[in-house]
Amino acid sequence: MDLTKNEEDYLKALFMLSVEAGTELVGTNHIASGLGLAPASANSMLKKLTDKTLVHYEKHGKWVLTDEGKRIALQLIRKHRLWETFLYEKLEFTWDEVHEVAEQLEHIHSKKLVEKLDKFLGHPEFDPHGDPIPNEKGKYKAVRKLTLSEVPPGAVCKLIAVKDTSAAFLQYVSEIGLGIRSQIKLVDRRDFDNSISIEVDGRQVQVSEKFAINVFVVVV
Amino acid sequence: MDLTKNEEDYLKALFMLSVEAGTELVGTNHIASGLGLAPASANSMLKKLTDKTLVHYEKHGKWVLTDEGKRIALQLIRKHRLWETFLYEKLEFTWDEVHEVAEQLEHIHSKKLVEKLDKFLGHPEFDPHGDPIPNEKGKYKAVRKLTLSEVPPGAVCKLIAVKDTSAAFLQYVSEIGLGIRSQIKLVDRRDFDNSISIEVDGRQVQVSEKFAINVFVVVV
DNA sequence: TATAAAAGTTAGTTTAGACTAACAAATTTA
DNA sequence: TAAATTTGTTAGTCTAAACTAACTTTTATA
Repeated sequence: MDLTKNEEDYLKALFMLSVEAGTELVGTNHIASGLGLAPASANSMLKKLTDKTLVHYEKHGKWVLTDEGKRIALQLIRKHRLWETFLYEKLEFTWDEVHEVAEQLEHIHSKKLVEKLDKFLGHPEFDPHGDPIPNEKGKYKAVRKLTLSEVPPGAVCKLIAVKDTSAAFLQYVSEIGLGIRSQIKLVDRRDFDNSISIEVDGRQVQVSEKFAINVFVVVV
Repeated sequence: MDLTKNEEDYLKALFMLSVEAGTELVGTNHIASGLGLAPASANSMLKKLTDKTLVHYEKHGKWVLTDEGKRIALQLIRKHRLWETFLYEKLEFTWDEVHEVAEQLEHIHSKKLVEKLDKFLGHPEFDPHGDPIPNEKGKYKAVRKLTLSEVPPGAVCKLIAVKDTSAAFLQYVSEIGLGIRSQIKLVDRRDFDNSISIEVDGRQVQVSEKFAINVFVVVV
């Protein structure tokens, strides 16, 4: 009953594209270009997945995941994000290196491996890009990822990722005393240049708007 | 230039079978049955690998790995054994569960992943089965794996694996205070029943021959 | 609403890597 | 050494999953 790597890729793409598009229904060409394949290839694979009741056909070339298809897609996303977290936190990979390897690792079939890895990492809720990690049931925190520049004064938030992953920026971030999961309190914003004052570990720091735009947080 | 999973499996099988057989030359049928495939399948794949100069044909259906083929096979074995070590030591897998998952993980392509994993594990020299882990260059400790029952009195050795992996046996092993990499000094052997006295952490313990046969060690 | 453009489908081909069946060459044994 | 047995090869078929080219259907626009 195990799916091939290719079948899994289609289910995951269908899930991601429908989230992105904000609709359950995704067209053949859309899926094909999402995977970098010809529409004809997507069409025949989707028909095959329809036979396996993982996908449902919905007139005029639109496709939807069935509950089972969605469940599998979420498990793939779970595995992908857990592996990214592992690579980042345990093996010293950088933010931009994790995706490519996780793309391979997500196709390893072993229920035990996933659960043990999750436990080993301390049941993380977000990956190094700040995206939520679904649990065994496929449930995840639907947080709206904000940039630090969008946080209102007075709010307390937590750093979950950065947009700019250049060595220079990461260096600056850590000099300020910030790291993944750091608590940040937004003290004040100056209207003049949108620069902000933040409180980190009791210390107060000034950062530019450009800096704030490159830091992803969730309000806690 | 990356090989497929199938191509990699053939190279690894060829390496393992030739070590096992004690000769570089391995026959078509031998490889086929090692992989559980029909001889015709092996024949055509080996021809393909010959074109890629990873395998060399040697009259009457005998095949040998080229230097490059051997290098790749050793890297696969390195990856396999590092992953086994990871699963065993970090994710609480048991001795008998690691192989199947490592069989998948060994095909992940990422040089960085292997080297970081090796570092994370502290550059282990043996996997949980007591088999040596080749280094980046493919070199490994060619130790003769002994059972505790073969160690001469006076010798000091190190536990590297157990043969019997039943819960009952593992329980007994840990009750005695033994674990992977434990130091064991062989104090004495009684001719009567081949039971032995060993010294573990300064304490002296008596174990039966049956016990000693199920413990793999290397003399240090 | 007719037509152009976009989107989707069908048919036929290709490649990787299995398979079976038939055949050829080596090796063993009587 | 001839026959029997084992071992290896060739030829042709099958499936997964891609491709291109041609065709059809739907949607958008003049």
